[in-house]
Amino acid sequence: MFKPVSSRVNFALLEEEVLQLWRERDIQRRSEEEKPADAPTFMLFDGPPTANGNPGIHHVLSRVFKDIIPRYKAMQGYRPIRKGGWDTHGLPVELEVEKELGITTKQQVEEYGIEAFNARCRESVFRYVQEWEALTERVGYWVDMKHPYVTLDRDYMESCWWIIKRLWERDLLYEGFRVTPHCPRCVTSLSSHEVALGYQENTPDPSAFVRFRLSDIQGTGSGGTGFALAPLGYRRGVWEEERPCILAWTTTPWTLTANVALAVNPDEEYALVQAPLGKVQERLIIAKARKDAVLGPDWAEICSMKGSDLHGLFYNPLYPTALAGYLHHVVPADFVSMEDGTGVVHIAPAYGAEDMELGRAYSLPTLHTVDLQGNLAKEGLPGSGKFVKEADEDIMQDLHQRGLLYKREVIRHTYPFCWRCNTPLLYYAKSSWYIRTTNVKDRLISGNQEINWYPEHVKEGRFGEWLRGNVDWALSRERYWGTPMPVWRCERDPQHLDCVGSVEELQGLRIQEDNAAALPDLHRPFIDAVVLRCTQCGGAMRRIPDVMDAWFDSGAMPFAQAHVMSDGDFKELREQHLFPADYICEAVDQTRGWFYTLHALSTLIIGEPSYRNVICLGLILDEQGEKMSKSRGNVVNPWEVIRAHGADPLRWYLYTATAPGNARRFSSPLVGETVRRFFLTLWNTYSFFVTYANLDGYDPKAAQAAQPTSNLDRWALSRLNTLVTEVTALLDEYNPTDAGRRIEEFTEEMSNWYVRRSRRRFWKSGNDADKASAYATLYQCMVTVAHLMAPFTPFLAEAMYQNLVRSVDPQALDSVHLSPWPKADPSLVDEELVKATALAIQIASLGRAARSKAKVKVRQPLRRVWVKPRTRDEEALLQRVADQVSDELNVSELALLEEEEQVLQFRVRLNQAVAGPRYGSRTPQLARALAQEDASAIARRVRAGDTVEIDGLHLQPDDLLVESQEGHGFAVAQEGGYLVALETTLTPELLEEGLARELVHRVQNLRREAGFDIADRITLWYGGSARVRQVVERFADYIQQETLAERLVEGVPPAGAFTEALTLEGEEVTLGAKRTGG
RNA sequence: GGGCGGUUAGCUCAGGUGGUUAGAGCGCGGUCCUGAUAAGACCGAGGUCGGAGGUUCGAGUCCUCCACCGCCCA
Repeated sequence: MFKPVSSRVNFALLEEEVLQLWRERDIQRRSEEEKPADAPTFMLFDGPPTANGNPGIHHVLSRVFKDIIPRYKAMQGYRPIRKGGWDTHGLPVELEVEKELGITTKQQVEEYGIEAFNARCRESVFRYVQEWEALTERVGYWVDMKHPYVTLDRDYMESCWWIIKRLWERDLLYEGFRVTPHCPRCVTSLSSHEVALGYQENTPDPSAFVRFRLSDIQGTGSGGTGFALAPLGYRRGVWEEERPCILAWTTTPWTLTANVALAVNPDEEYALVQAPLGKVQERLIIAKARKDAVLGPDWAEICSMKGSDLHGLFYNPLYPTALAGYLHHVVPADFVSMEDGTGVVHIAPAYGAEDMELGRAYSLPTLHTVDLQGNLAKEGLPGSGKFVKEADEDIMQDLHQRGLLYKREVIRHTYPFCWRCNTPLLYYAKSSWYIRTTNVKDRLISGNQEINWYPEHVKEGRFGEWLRGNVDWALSRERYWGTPMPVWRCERDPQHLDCVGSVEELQGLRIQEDNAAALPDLHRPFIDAVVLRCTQCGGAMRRIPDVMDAWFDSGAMPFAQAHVMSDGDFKELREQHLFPADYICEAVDQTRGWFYTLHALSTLIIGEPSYRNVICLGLILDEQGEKMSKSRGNVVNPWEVIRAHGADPLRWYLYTATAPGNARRFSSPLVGETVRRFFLTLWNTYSFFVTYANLDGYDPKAAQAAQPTSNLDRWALSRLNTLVTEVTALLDEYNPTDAGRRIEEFTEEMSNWYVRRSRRRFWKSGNDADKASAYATLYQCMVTVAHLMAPFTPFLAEAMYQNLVRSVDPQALDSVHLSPWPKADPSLVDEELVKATALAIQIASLGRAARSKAKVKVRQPLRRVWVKPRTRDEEALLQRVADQVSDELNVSELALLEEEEQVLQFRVRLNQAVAGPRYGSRTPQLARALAQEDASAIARRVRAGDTVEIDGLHLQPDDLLVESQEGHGFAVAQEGGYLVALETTLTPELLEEGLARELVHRVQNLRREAGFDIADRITLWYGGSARVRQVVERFADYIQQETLAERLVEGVPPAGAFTEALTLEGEEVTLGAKRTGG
């Protein structure tokens, strides 16, 4: 006996029971461990979230997509390894704590105390860990959360150090300058997020056009070509004409003090022009596209050249620099725009991100003239000692006096200000530590070729583009809560640096007077107190104060989660198949985050990718298509969805609603729709099976050998085995979406064709081979679908498995999740039958439409249905399933229609609009002649596209309008080349049969209203006209069988019987029913 | 400003390599069916396939440009 299954179900409650079962039987652990010793592993790398906030629906999205693949692989015999992790460091954590403390600056953090501050950070990152764990369990994500990797763990951080040391040894770590938005009042860099908070539109700034005179001596040094030298007038090593000036533009005059180069766009046209300067003429170089806007109307072009021709020209700096031997020159840069300015951009690498990048590309020096407080620090400059925005004026005055300022204006543009103190931000180059990822750029790109991306476009698109544009990874952060940079600098000589790769190494280098023994915590400020002995000069070394980018932590996860501290450790990891990952899955915003750091670090360290397959998810949007965010208040709480509909429906919706990579609009009612459309359909099929199987005492173990007897069963098994093949192939391709949709289609067909058509086979009394076959078929379908769904809907699949399999076979495996994945049996696949059944479904649908049109209800039997399929092949197919169609349509016979004229009447009219102009005055005569012709014959010719000869004229098909209508006594429906016609003539015999069916229907309603169980036997009383009585007697066997009436009694029902009086086709009828034996 | 993705019915989504009249589910109106089904069947209303050009005998599909939305980066 199966446990009875009500058609009413609460999935959320069902799931709680399954969770309990899993806990009791320890299924999750066993799904990993109960594998043969030689089982291949399936390694998931789980990208770590931060638990300092409540998990949202988007976290559920990635968690269920992470879950499904390892579950599937586990059923295929792999040993899944899935270790959870927590990301615990980083600026967002610090900002959260700053907010709690009501502070905003680094200075305040240090006043508060780094130790206390970091303690608060540490506390905050686990604040919601219980919520995360609870939700993870509740949505059925099987991951090891009992032994997670945590980026703040000492061992984890030590592995990060080990990685840094490896990079250090191979000269892949270096100190350089990085331009960051800097607030001179707070004396700190701002993150891009903070910068975004403080943009102000319409900010006035000076707009200065400055002359840079070309140097006296030119050459082809600096890698430049100087193609333009001769046209400019420099020939045979001397200027034969007046030296031209390059006209450059800036909105930050103070940065001119740090100028080291001028940039032109190599692909744009530039011109040497002659323009008036007082009473004389001067020669200027400017982009052609900017001449009119800058110079006004009064100029003459001397010659023109490409920007690339200017590359390498030397010019005189505006102010003397300490850069010995350096020659200021022109460099090409694609970013130079023709939208504003002169098409020549002055370059100060210290004070512009693009400048810095260009400087790196062309080995330009970084010149600092401004201190961190924003004051012009270098002596001897105009405005020295003043704040740069005030120094601007002094500099422009100075340039004006020296004849170097061409003109000045005021520009209004959008400029960033500090969101805390409203000070204008300066772009400022600071010392920063870099990882030389550009050294392995080619390998990053080729390694990417070895990774399977879903969706595929990410590989060459977003991710590929990012790799091709690779720049060195700026690793250090001037912050507090993070893995400290393990680099120490000598106090005697700042060139003396040392990098530490482990705690052991660290302890060995500590100087004696630094007597703090153990280091339980590697975080700041404790690590800052550690002083090392310089191996080069014996001096004291102090750690550089920076911490690492938290992305480094997460990217180090393949190594750090196993505390890899040596090549041997890593080799072991690989031998245990814990590296690389078979699968990772995150949302698309991680392409330049975790996807990259994971890829970059493993490529740097071992020269190979660390993951093989990636599903890159799209973002979840709200109902309005807007991004979900706390500030918008449109975040959907996953618990509410789960409570309302269940975790499996939520999972199923997320898998099947749209392809994983697409952005998706989400709302709870959509999950409810999934429940109704799919879950209840499946559940009721299951419930139907269990109900009748229990009534009949069906025992799947005893009935194993049953062979499918009917086409219906063979069809179902064919579809089932095809389904197994398809779902397997799709999951192998990391495509749960289409796999799920196939299961939906199958379920729909099972419910609305197989079960509907088979109802009577289960319902009929007695047990015969056909019934056994039906049970065996439906049972197999249910059990197999439960297995196929296990990775998708682990709870529902488990509930079905426990009841369908475990309850009748105590020897069966404890859980569907410990079971092997189904294998398809190709010998059961019958493509022809599947096509035939699809045809039957189509024809039945048309037949129902015809009945509906004729207003003849399905209960009323009809004599015959005529069917015209599209091809001869389909006629043959239709023969195989004719009985199903006729039964479904409640007709005695299905016949093939040869000619449509049999069931349709054609009328042919002259198309006056076309024929009129064509035949002129002969038209009326033509119309009369047409009426005399055989309409069917003409219609046939017209529909075949042939001409028709009437009255001596050859009419074109478009001269004629063909109309058809149903022939008398037929109801016709047509679609897609199919035609179905029902004979609607009702004979007395058919009417009587219809009446009998109607009576059965009424009795069934009576039974239901009386609350009888579906298996209850009854005595049935009836009364009415002579015709009613006659029908009952004639169809007594049929009525008794259908209504489970053991006796039919004419007359008034006794007291206690359930009765109903009704009028059927104008005849009074009374019915009464009573349970027998009760 | 650059890169990537998206835009198909009121809503959520399908629409290999161009090919007859662009589909499904939900929702809406109507009719019917029902002793598995909180379901189902049938009919109907609802589409400038984001816009404009182009290639082609033929474009939702290919190309170009534009608009809007989202993400990432400046």
